[in-house]
Amino acid sequence: MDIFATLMQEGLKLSQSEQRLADIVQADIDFATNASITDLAARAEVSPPTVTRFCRRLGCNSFSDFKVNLAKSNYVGARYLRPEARTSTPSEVAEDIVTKAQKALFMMHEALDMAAMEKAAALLSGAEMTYAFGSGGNSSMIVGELQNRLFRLGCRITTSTDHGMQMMLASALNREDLVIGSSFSGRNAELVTSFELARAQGATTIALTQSGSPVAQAADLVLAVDLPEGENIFRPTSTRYAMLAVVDILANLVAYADRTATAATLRRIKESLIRHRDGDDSQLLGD
Amino acid sequence: MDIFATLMQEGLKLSQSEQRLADIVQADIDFATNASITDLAARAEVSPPTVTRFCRRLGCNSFSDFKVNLAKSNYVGARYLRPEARTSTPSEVAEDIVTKAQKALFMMHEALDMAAMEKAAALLSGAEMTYAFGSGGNSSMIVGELQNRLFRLGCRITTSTDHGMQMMLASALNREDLVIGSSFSGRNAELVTSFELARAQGATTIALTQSGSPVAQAADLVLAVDLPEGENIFRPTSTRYAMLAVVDILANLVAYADRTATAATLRRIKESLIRHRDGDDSQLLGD
DNA sequence: GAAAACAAGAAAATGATTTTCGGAAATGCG
DNA sequence: CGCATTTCCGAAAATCATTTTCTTGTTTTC
Repeated sequence: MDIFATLMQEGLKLSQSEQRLADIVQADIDFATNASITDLAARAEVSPPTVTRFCRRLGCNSFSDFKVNLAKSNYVGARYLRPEARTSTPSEVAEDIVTKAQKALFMMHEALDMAAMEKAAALLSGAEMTYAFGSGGNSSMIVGELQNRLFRLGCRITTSTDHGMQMMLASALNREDLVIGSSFSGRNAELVTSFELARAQGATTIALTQSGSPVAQAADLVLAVDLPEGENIFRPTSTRYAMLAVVDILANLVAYADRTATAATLRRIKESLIRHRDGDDSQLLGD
Repeated sequence: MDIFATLMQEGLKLSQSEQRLADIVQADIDFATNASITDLAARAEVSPPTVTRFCRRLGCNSFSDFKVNLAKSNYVGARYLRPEARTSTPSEVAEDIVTKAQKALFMMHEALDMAAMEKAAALLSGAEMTYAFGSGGNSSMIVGELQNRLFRLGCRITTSTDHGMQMMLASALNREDLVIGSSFSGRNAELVTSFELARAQGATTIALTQSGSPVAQAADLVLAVDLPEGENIFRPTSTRYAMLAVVDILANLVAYADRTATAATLRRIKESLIRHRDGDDSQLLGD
């Protein structure tokens, strides 16, 4: 349970005093995690019992339970979640980019369907061969990253960013193959065609896209990333961070799906790292 | 302060009872973060005062301070170091990835040298031709993104991920050309060679890398991304987010550097977006 | 072998947290 | 509008966790 996320939820029924507490906690999480119940009560000008009741309302058993959950809670991006400032000076530009990236990550994480992710990881680790399809600069980056993460885990995987090639590949699949397609907008018509061809061959299809979109509807399994578009015409920019994180999570889940293979992989990575640290840099592990 | 990391440190001087406590905490962090001092003391078969002393030794003021720090501590990632430990749950994996990405963005932003960024943006918008060099999965992703962002802004830019090709390209540069090279580790020896060749031709070189590293030292201008390596053997994973954000910021600064060109570009992008929204999806803008 | 330093528990003291309870305010209902 | 019900919230008391102090036993050091 992420207390900070709970606090930011709309429609949380709180009384006046509790709302005051919520505001104070959100404004200064460091204070809230370290303060005693009396300190916190004093700052909100309420009584300690009210603080206890507030914690209970948020689903915690006690005040200390609340503090632990708050400390665990993912608030690194807290100050980035609020306003979308107008950007003019260079440092405002930097802040804006970072803000939007943090927001994208946060919102993706909130809405992520872990059951679907686990299913996808199982499919990936069980597939004979995986084909990652995506076009345009952003989705091709994502499929590239899919390959970059998954080949290390022993997955047989190739990518294609070319619609024509995607269709040819899809037509040649068999039942044990897997197609994972990325589309930021969900309206990549050729990807839909490729999915249809793949399914006709009995292969399984996973879509990394907006839920409800044509691409999503054409796939067997959907990993939905629905981020509000906002007014920013550069929208895909920040969505990339969320997509990238989905890829990373997926890769980690695949790693865990097969323990024995993973242990070996981890050892190999560790060895590579040591070798790399020792100064032989001609082949960098993660450059 | 990361309590879990502190606990795993070698050479931490602990008495017998304290070591027993340390073992119990490491073995079951969830228990330790939620238990009361008496529960923890009982499980370790020591007295509560011993627990308090243990917390003090680890640098905490009190037991509750210890619990908060333990909860904050990033122990999901620490488990990768001990593959024999019980595996994390899928949602812990997701949380860890997102947290690390946000942390990487945060730290990059804190340390970002805006003067260097502005200088780089000026160089990029003034260059006749830009060559983006990087190798290995991660840096090639970054140079790909550089191209993806910058070509839209009217920059003439190409990328190369091939060391041999990079050297040939570098040898053929002239004074108005620009090389921007990415290396996560900063120890890509071939990139250093390419930089030297480029500078011999009178071209300007920008390094997107760790400060103080060989690659950084070989460049005219350094965009430093120094993230602590920490305990994570998968380190490059989260650094990618920071690098990506640097690319985005750079691209935005380039866009601002030449307002008139930017205005035109923005209008064109907007038009594409509208066309795209109207349903003609064959050429997606940002997919 | 004696003094010093350290380790660790018992008991007491402290103080933080929760429960109980009652009054005040808000809301629902005839 | 008036009465009943619910909700809100603080004061005080009760409880409980935590820390401090003190003591004893053990180890280390000279």
